[in-house]
Amino acid sequence: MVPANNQATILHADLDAFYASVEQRDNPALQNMPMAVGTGIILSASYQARAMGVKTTMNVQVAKQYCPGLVTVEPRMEAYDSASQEVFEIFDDTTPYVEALSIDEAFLEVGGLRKIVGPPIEVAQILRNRIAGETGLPISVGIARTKFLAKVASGASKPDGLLLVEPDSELEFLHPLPVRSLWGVGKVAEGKLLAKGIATVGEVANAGITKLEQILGKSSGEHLYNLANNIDNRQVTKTKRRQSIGAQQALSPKNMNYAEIETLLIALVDRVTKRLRDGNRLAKTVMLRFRFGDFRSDTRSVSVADETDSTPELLAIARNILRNRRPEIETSGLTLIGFTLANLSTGEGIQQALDFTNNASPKLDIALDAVKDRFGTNSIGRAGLLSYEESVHTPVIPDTPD
DNA sequence: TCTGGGGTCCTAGGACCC
DNA sequence: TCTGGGGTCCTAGGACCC
Repeated sequence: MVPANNQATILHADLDAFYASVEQRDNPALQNMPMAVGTGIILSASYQARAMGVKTTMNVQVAKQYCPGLVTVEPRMEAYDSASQEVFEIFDDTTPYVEALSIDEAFLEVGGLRKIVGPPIEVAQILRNRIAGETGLPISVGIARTKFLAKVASGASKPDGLLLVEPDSELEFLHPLPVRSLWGVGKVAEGKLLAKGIATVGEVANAGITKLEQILGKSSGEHLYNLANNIDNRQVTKTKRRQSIGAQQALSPKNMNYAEIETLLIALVDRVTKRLRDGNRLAKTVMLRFRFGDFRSDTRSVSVADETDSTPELLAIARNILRNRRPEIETSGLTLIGFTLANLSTGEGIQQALDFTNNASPKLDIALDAVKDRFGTNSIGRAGLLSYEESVHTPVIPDTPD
């Protein structure tokens, strides 16, 4: 199965407890103590908090029952973005072959560095030292012949670890793992597999492709069959450009009226379209996500003929979508609203000269801050609330043409 | 555990075109 | 005119990942 001269040259580098580590780095008072990022639920918990049983997505109240001294802080997305950039600069400085998986993890192909720097294990150790020294953040690295094994290895080495899976011990490492460690197996697929008596990766490997396709469908079945049988020929490829960008906001006061929700939508649109233009991109599709009072959730999307980065144009579409859901919102209430731009294309050279954001944002921010007091910071976070008259019917925010 | 804020990929039906 | 096959785009929903 393993070609004799094929070597472990893929690194999977994954920052440990990323958001929590950035907070601990930036605030000495938080160091070496159980703390977590998140006000409603836990987004990221320090290892001190994890030791007490605190887990990601756990409700904060529940987390404090496990860990009475737990300190929680509000997320600072900008800080995490900039910390991520620092780390990726070091990745890029290590090898030209960097493939980002998320804000805090990437694959690095380092096979070509053997003669210049050393074998992969040495490259990984240098990388870990540099990241610790230059950014102050702990990172774990897995090394293997395939992407999947490298990723599992970094997970197994956490926290602040380094683990090499030798090519001749791959199956020993892989087959005892629970099915959940397979990429693409979440709660639903896990349930289906367990129902058929398949609990480990080794059992998946032995199940045969036909049976797996029956249980999970053609695409997932084949994918899992290959991973479980250690067939993973995917190369490290340079990161693709982002396919969509968006923002969403959970709504605590469920009695928020329609005008307040529309104001919140405007703030989301403003934020996302600014990111769109900063990235020199154009969008073709506007998507809104709704979660109603009964936790039913769905999406609605609309595409335009000509892609655009214009806030007024994208805002008008978003407001029309929202308007169509008004009756449901008013009967069921809304607990979450999301705004996403998809089908992105490159906007270089066609970027529109728009001063909407520059003109509107300061005013919008001031107004939003003012009404935060009315509902409390925690109710809806930074965006706050603004009355319909204050925001929508003033010249700074263009109205929807009817 | 009654619930965050980002994303990706896959499937499937319908519209529309040739 | 009620009838094929193929391709692409759009929309909606679902599962999954960190």
